Amino acid sequence: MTKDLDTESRILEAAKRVFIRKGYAGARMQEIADEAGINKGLLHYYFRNKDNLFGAIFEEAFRELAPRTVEIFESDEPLFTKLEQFIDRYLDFLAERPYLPAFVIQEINNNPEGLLKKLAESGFQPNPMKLFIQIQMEIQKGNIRPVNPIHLVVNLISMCVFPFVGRPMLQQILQVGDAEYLEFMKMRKEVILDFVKNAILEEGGGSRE
Amino acid sequence: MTKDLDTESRILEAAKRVFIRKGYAGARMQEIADEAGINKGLLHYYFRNKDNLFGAIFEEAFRELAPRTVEIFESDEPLFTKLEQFIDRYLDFLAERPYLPAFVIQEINNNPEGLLKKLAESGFQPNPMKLFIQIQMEIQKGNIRPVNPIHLVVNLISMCVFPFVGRPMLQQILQVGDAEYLEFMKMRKEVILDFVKNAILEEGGGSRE
DNA sequence: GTCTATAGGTAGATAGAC
DNA sequence: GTCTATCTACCTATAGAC
Repeated sequence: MTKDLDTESRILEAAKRVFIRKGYAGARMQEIADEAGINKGLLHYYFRNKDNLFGAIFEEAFRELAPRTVEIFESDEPLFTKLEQFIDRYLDFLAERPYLPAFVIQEINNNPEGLLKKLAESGFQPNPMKLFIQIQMEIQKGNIRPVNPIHLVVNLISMCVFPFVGRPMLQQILQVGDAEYLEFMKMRKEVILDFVKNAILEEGGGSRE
Repeated sequence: MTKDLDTESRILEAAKRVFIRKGYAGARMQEIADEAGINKGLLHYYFRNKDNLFGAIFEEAFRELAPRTVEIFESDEPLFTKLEQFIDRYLDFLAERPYLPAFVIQEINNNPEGLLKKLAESGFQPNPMKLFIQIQMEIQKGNIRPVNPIHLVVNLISMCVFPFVGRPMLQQILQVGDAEYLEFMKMRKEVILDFVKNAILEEGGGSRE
C-alpha cells in the first residue's frame, strides 16, 4: 500500500491500479476511492470527473511507455548496439510494468478518435526515419540481409511486447504455469537478440558494426 | 447491415460488433438493440441478461480464434511446411477478423478468473508437445539452430498477432497512415516466413525437410 | 480538505399489451 | 415474438456540514 503520500498522489496511484485492472468503462469511482482510502467526494474535489481522472492516468501511462518504445529511434549507436540496448532496457521496463502496454492498447482500441487525437495534440511525433536510413545503409554495405525496415521494427516490438499483452492467452495455448512463464520471460532478452541477429545478419557478410 | 436473418442471429451479429468495439463493460444493451434494429426487451427475451449474451459472443469468438492459433500443433507436415501453412492461413484468417484477437485478449485480461475457468471447463486443452518435439528433432539433425521451442512459437505468434492487436499504437509510433499500413500488412506473410527461416536455419546446415 | 448525504441520470431487467 | 412502459439498482456528480 502507498503510505503517507499526499492525497492527490494516493488518488493517482489508486486510480492507476483500478483503471489498469478494469479499464475505463469497467472502473468505478467507488472502487478507486476505496483503494485510495478516501471517499468519493474527494475524487471529484481533486479531479472534476471520471474523464479527467482517467485522462491523467492515461497520459502518464502513455508518457512512460511511448518514450521507451521510440527510444530505439533516437540513439546514435551502431545498429546492433542499438538493438541490444533497446531490447535490454525495454524488457526491464516492461518487467516492472507488465500491465501497462495492454492497458494503453486496450483504451486506444476502445476509443481511437478521442485518445489518438489527444496524443497528436500533445505533440507526440516520433521520428523513425533515422533508424530506417541506418538499416538501409547496413543493407547497402552488405552487413545485413535486405529487410524492410518497418517490418524489422514491427517484428522487434511485437516479440518484446506481445508476451506481456497476450500473456494469459499464451499461457493457455502453451499450457504453461505462472512460474514457468516467469522463467521463460527471463530468457527473452537473449533469445530475441539472437533471433533478430540471425534473421538479418548476412551470412558471408561484413563486420557487425 | 445484416438483412433478413432470424432475430436471434441478428442479435448475435449486432452484439458481436458492439462488444468488439466497446468491450463488455463499455457495451450498452441499448446500443446492441439499436444495431440489431430491435428493442431492448427482445434482447432479454432471447438472452436472459447481458452476461449470457456476452458469453455467447465470447465463446464464439474464442472458438473461432483458438483452433486457428493452435492449428500449428496438430498438423503432420514437416516443420517448414507447417510454419508456412500456419502463417499463410492464420494471417488470412486475421485479415478477415482484424479486431478479434484484441477483443479476446482484452476480455481475458479484464476477467482472467472467470473466462479462463470457463475455457478450461469447455475442454480447451491444446497440446504443443508434438511440435516441440519436432523442433527438437530438427535441432538434433542439425537442420536448425538450437532454439527453445517455446520461444520460437511465441515469436511466431507475436509477429502474426501483434500487428493487429497493437495496430493503432504501431501506426502512431511508426507515423504510418491507414493505406500504408494495409499495404504493409499484405507483405507480412512472406516477411515473417523469411524472418523465421533465417533466424533458425543452420547456416551450413542440412536439408530443409 | 475531508466527510456524509443525496440529487440526477442511466443501464439492466421486468411486466404486460398486442 | 415483438413492442412500450416502467421498475430497480447503481453510478457519477453535487451540495453542504464540519
